[in-house]
Amino acid sequence: MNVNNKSLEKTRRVLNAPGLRITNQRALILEVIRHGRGHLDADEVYRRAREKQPRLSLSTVYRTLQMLKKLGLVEELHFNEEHHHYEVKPATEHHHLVCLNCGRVVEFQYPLARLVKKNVPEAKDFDITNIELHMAGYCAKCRQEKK
Amino acid sequence: MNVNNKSLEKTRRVLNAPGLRITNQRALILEVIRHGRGHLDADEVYRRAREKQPRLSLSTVYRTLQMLKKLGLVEELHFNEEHHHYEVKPATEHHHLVCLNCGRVVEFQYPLARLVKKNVPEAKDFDITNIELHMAGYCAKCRQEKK
DNA sequence: CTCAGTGCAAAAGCTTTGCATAATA
DNA sequence: TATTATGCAAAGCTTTTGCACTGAG
Repeated sequence: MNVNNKSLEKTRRVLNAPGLRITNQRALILEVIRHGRGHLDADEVYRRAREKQPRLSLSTVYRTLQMLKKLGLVEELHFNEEHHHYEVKPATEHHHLVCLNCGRVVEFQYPLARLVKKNVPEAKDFDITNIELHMAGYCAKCRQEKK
Repeated sequence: MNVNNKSLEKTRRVLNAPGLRITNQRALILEVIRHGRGHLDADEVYRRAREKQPRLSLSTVYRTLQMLKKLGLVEELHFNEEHHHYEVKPATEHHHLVCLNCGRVVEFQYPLARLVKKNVPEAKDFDITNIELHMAGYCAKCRQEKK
């Protein structure tokens, strides 16, 4: 629970910025995203949040998502298929490996930004602020089952 | 023109698969994507193609895009912002570096798949079929101009 | 009490689909 | 000539917006 508390503190601090308000909806949506472990799209967030707060509206979800993104609390991921996915912004750079069969998402860490900046001439002069590596394929389990 | 001819040959070969037809629209759309150097979304493809063939419809563009994707001739990229972008499928793995200010897209090569597979335990058992690295930031030029 | 945030409904994209017509092999 | 592909218009999604009301500070 340590990490969670730290994270919640940060959240409260940021959401208390002048002109902003902490509402039940925002707290709930953030909690849902946190539990979703980074792999929910807007509609999925909506459905889960509504279980606890049935009057919540989809527009609030979209508006909140945008706000959290802008505040840097949440990150928008662009997976291969249709929709965007959201995760609480992680402290360390990490990446995603998605199984195209079962949908399982594996996260792993790897200091890519540093590595690319060091080895790719084209990247040397760039001030890199965002990095997103998305790899997809078939996990060991699914490959076995297919045989 | 060498690369182009090779690529066109391949295109013709693939589009001649039984049950498929080479039409003016398809040839045109593919040409537009090729010229777009990988960074056009569906609507942009539509607008450019219509300059040469004003009766072309948007649905044809979407249908063609899907088909080319399925045939493996074109690749769909997921840049940071709204829409999908398309590029003629490159022979070698390459990645994108986008300037958030001027929108310039720099391509660079780096054998990431191999590297990650070698160094990341979680990726060892995966059969990786897709890899997309998207980095964004500010290019040298834009950083200077901001000062 | 004030003003930011919410819900609802309507609008605004983007993408897909049904159907009659045109064009390719 | 037999299908496949196209254009058009309509439908389907996802996301955004306007407005009156609610609720946090």
